[in-house]
Order: sequence, then structure tokens, then C-alpha cells
Amino acid sequence: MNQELKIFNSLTRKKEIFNPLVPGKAGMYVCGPTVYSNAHLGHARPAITFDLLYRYLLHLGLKVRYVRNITDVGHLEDEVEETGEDKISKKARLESLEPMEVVQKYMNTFHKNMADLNTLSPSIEPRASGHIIEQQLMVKQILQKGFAYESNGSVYFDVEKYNQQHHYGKLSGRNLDDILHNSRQLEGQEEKKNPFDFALWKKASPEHIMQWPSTWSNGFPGWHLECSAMSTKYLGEVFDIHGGGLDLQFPHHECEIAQSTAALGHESVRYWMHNNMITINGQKMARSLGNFITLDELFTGSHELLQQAYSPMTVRFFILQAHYRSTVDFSNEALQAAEKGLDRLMKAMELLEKLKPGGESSFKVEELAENCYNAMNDDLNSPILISHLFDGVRIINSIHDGKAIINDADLITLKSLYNTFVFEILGLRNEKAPSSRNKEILSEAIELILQLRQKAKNNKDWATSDRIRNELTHMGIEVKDRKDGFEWHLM
RNA sequence: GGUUCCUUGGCCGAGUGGCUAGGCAACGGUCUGCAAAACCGUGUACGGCGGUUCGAGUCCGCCAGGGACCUCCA
Repeated sequence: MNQELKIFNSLTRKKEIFNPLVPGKAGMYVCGPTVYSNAHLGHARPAITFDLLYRYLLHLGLKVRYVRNITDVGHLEDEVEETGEDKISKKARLESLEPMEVVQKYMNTFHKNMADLNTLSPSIEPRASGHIIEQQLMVKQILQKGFAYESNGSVYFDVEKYNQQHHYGKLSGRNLDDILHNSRQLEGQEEKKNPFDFALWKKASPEHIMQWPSTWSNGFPGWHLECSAMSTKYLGEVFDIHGGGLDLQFPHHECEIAQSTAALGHESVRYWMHNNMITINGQKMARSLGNFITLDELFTGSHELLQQAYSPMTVRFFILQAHYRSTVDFSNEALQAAEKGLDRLMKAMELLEKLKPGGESSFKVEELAENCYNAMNDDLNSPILISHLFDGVRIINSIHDGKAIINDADLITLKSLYNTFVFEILGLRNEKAPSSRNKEILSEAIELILQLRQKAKNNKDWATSDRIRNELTHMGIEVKDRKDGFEWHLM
């Protein structure tokens, strides 16, 4: 397998050929959630985007280390850092829980939702609270290099000084003057030299429930720092891919670049990747905007905007039908269309297993395979990949109907191709396949009933045969008559 | 206001300057006892106005509309 994968590097704004730092291996770091409430549809986007990347890199034969953090401390609620409360702390106070109870609770539901969406677990899932020492060491490094200053027990990154030697803002395409002239002037920033300076270490007020001792104060690390510290720890001073949502590009990722560069003397990330947002009525879906639908609500249909429940695979397929760098707008119509399209694909997957080879193939399997790889190699173009898979669906259905032919070798290739791309790379699952334990009993019972119906049909007893079909349809079993008998599916 | 991205047929959503993306919906046909499914076929789609070019949805300019970031957010 020798594919040339191109990915869009946000830093250069170009598609670049992916050449891993160490041949045969790849390191990727993706910004994970702050676990202070339930995961929503927006969280599914990066999870699925980078799951797709992870799966494809694995498929290409690379040994991948996939690191995704859990933010469980340091993420402030308010823009004014001096009075802003830690998100986890606030939730703990409101719910009368230990902060770590809050973390555990929402981390568990996040993991469950991610498993529902069939995303693979990262190789390492480090938590900020478990890496206080590493973060303190990085603060010390940055202080030693002269790019940070201490102020009233807190430590801030000196953006202006950093910018004299490096370009602060290169990732998001801005410069310090722009930032200075276009930032709101906020109250309560007396501790900072400049409003755009950001906290590396924050002194905690006495009532603050999460704090750790340090040489500067009893406090907690700044939000941006965990990613720099933990990516360095687990992937090294230089690593291949850093991913996250587009909304994190500034300031979060910009700060990461500054921190790592200041501490290490060079940049860490070779390819930056950003997924775009999911919108609802054209506006970003975000917790802070209050227009979000949680994944649990989506899966159960329990939200006023939802006309029905949407299965995890429907959600996954819906997201994969748009390119990861495009915004995708939520609507019931779009989800329902995705549901039906997925159903069509899955039925074809089932049919594929039953196809009978014979004669010379009336189409080119190799061409289909090449199209699929080309789509993935072009910056993970999953919508194009899916369109090619649907081309194949038409062929599979035609073979089944006897209107196309496939030879033995091509059939083996085709099966392997579909298993690889649909299940292994796109990470889809056939949710309607009955569990193996019940499958046999169910199948035999339905076969028996349908054979009785066949007998009625042969006797032109349409009343009986229609009644059986209608009752089965009502139960969720779809019956299709064919020239030579019948077929059935669970709906 | 600054930076930046987008505007594709009824809906969603791809499009590297010339060749049918694809899905959903709709309509017609084949098949069928009837259905369903499947297959075949059907759409003056590219926000507006200019320009470059033999040729533009695709490049350039202007205009209109919208989004994202600029404060926490996946």
C-alpha cells in the first residue's frame, strides 16, 4: 500500500503531502473536550474527523500514536480572567459535587457517546490535572527563556516580547497590531502588561476548589498550557499532526505555538488541521450560544427541534457526507436524507455478501478502488469517497438483479474494498444487523413464515399472502418478492 | 471595524478552467397478482454585474447577502 496522502495544513493554507517525521510512524494530537457538561453534536465533528484520519493512517500501515486530552482544570468561564471562574469548579459548586466528580461524570458520558459514534479510542488520553508537574516545568522553562513574567502570584506569557522574535498570530493570519487595535479593552487586567498576554499559571483565590502548590502561588495552570505540555510529553518536541476545531485556532492554538516555541526554541507541530463547525439555522452550534443539541438528545429524539431520533451511525454518516473543512448545517431534512442514504449503503453491504460470481465482469473494480483512494488522499474527501461507494452500490444491485456480471476474483476484491472503506475507514456499522445470538432463530422463523406465504401465493391466495406481508411490515420486517422467491430485511 | 471563509438545482452536499459528483425528494418507465425494493430515464444549478480566456461554477475586480474568528466554545 503506497498512497500519497495530501492534507490541508492550516499553517500554510495549502494541501501538502503528508510525510511523517519518522517513516512508518505518525503522531497526532487532538484537542479534546472540557468535561463540564454533556457532549453535543458539535463535539461529534472533530471526533469523527480525526477518527477518520486516524483510521486512514492506520489503514496505510502507519504506527500511529493518537493523543487526545481531557481538559479537567484551568478552563475559565469568563473572559475577564481575574474574575472568571473555572468551568469545572463552577459546575461543582452549582451541583454540590467534588470537581473530580463532575469530571468523571461528563468524561464517562463523553466516552459513551464517542463509542456510540464508533470512534476508536485514542492511544493516550491525558488529563490536565494529571500533568500539573509537567505544566509547571514548562512555565519554568518559559520564564527562564524570558518570555513570561510573574505578577502577584500568577505567571503570564509576554506576547509582545515573543512577537519581537517570532510571529504571534501566524496560524490565524493576524499580527499583534491587529490584535491590539481590535481587542476589547477589558476591566480587571491590572496584573498583565498587555491585554493579550495569557496566563500560564493562575493564583487561586482561597475559596477556589482546585489548586495546587507551586513556587509562585497555590493555583492552577492556564488552559492553553496543558496541550503544549502533554503533546511534548507524549509525542516529543516535534510531532506530525495537531488537530482541533476551527474555533480553537485563535487564541488557543496560537498560544500553544507561542508556548512551545518559547519553551523549546522551535515549533512543535508539522501539520495543523482544523475541522469546521456544525451550524444550526446558519449559526454555530455551541454551548455558549445555548443552541446546541446533545448527542444523547439526538440519539433519543428528545429535543424540541428534533422530529425523530437519529441513530449514531446516521449522525456519523451525516457528518462524513460533508467535507471536514466545510460548515455543515443541521436540519431534520438533512439527517433524514442521511438516514435513508446510509440504509441504502448498508443494504448493499448485505447484498454484496450474497452475490454470485459468473462470467466476465461488466465493470472495472480496480477503477472504483482507485477512485476511492484518490478521494481519501485528497485531504480526506469523504463526500467524494461516499459518492464513489454509491456508484458501486448501483453495480452491486445490478449484479444482484442479473443486469451486471462479476467474476470470482473481482467479487473478492469488491468485498474487500467495501469492507475496507465502509467499515474500516469510514468507521460505519450496520446497526440493523441482528446480534448473532438472535439472528439464527429470527431468520429461521421468518423464512418459515415466508415459505408458507409462498405457498399461499402459489395458490393465488392473495388475501393470506398480503396479510402475512402486511403484518411483517408492521413488525418492521420488509418483504420483497422476487421472480425466484423472496427476500426480507429488518427496517 | 479588523482578519478570513462562504453563496451550487425542491433540500443536503462535492466540484483540480473544457468530460453526468453523490444522497434525499419529485416525475416517467421496466419488473410484479398487487406492492415494496431494485434498475433505466427525466432538471435552462452554479448570488448579481463586469473582466481574463478559444472556453469559467472553477481565475480577477466590484456589488449584494451570510458565516467564522477577533471573549469561553469542538
